[in-house]
Amino acid sequence: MPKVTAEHKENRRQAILDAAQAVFVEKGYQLATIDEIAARGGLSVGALYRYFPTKSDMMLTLLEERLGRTPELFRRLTMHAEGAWQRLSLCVDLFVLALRVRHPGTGRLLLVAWGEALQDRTARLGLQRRFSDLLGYMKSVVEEGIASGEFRPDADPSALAALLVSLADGVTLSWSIATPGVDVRRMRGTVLGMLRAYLVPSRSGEE
Amino acid sequence: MPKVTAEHKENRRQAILDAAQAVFVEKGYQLATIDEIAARGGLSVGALYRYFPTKSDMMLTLLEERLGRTPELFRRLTMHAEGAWQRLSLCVDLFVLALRVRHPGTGRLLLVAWGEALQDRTARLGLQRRFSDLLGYMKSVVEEGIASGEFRPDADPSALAALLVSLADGVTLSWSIATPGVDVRRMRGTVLGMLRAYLVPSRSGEE
DNA sequence: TAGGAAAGTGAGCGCTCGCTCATTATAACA
DNA sequence: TGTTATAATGAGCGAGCGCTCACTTTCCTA
Repeated sequence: MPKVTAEHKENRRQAILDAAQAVFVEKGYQLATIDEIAARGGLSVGALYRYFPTKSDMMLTLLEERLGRTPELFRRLTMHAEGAWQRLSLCVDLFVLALRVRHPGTGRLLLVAWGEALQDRTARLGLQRRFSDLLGYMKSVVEEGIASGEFRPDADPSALAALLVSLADGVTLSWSIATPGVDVRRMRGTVLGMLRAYLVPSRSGEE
Repeated sequence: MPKVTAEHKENRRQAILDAAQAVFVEKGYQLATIDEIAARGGLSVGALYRYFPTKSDMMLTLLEERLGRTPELFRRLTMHAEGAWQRLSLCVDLFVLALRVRHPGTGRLLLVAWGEALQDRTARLGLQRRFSDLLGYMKSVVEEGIASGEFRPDADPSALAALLVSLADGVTLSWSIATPGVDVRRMRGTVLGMLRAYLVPSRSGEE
């Protein structure tokens, strides 16, 4: 198909990314073959290379377009919350929702990206950036709560943010491997309880 | 060297495992080559295969002998703590210590193992078992605290244990990638503060 | 409808890597 | 010191994979 619309090209590109994500998630980056990605994307190997210069480039694109936008997404979706506590608990709920709805694709993709980050500098930088962005956002939420008097004044926004982001990654990880005995709903309740007890000491306990 | 002592053989075996761990951690499992492991272990490729039947077997052995014993280790090292709260905070401290001392070897090995678990059923089972064991132990600590009246009676041992184990894994993960802006010491303080505020409501705040 | 430019094809090149095996070196023992 | 069983060697086999390129197909334009 010569001189084809930009829309067609973008569709193809997304189809390739879908295929690549599926194969990466299923086999891991190294064991995923170009042949299989091409086959699942519905085109030949040669055609695939008109869209992405290397296999590595597909992974990095996925990392940027499908994992790197999480921080921005959280910012946008919690924009209209009233007060720091509502924003914080909305973050927890959004995470739980994302885990259950987008499972297992995105979570496993994150795991694959992490593994590749050990070797690939660009992937490492991308993940570090994602982490820093999430950290910065959570930190700002906690700081907002302290400034408004909602949260205890001696809370450490930076440390608490790091805890929450690490926790999210850890839960995503164990969820990816489908560890039995993990009830995300109950974990949600306990996390909110702990945060409330710690940050809002006056009325601890209920959500 | 024919008819050699059992001690010699065990030393060789450990040398191979050391080399394998180093290369796995540096390159990831798939990109680690037998040639390099053999070279670092100080023997030839052929000799290496007298100790391990396959490359995969080296990884699984590392998972079992160097990662799978964490739960047992925690159990032993916290055996003499007095009371649930002391045991719980000792767990946190042991984790922080392990992170700083054994970094980056073990943490990264865990990450590599996780990546392989996506494809390798045996690795997946090994990691799930490790996770379950840790979960069971943390759960028992919380239950002990509830039974003795130290902890709030309505705490959810299972959910809290899952949170703590996931958190530990998440921190290990971000630490492996050397994410900047993460201060483990301050995270320790905040975690202990949160746990205390939630579990021991009477005197919240100080450690 | 003829011509051309862009999209698409897939066999195969060049290379890497896990693993083998014919051969050699070495330590214990008679 | 000669014998033997075992440890160790490393060139090379076979299979697989990322990527290329000479070629074909398809749609747009004049």
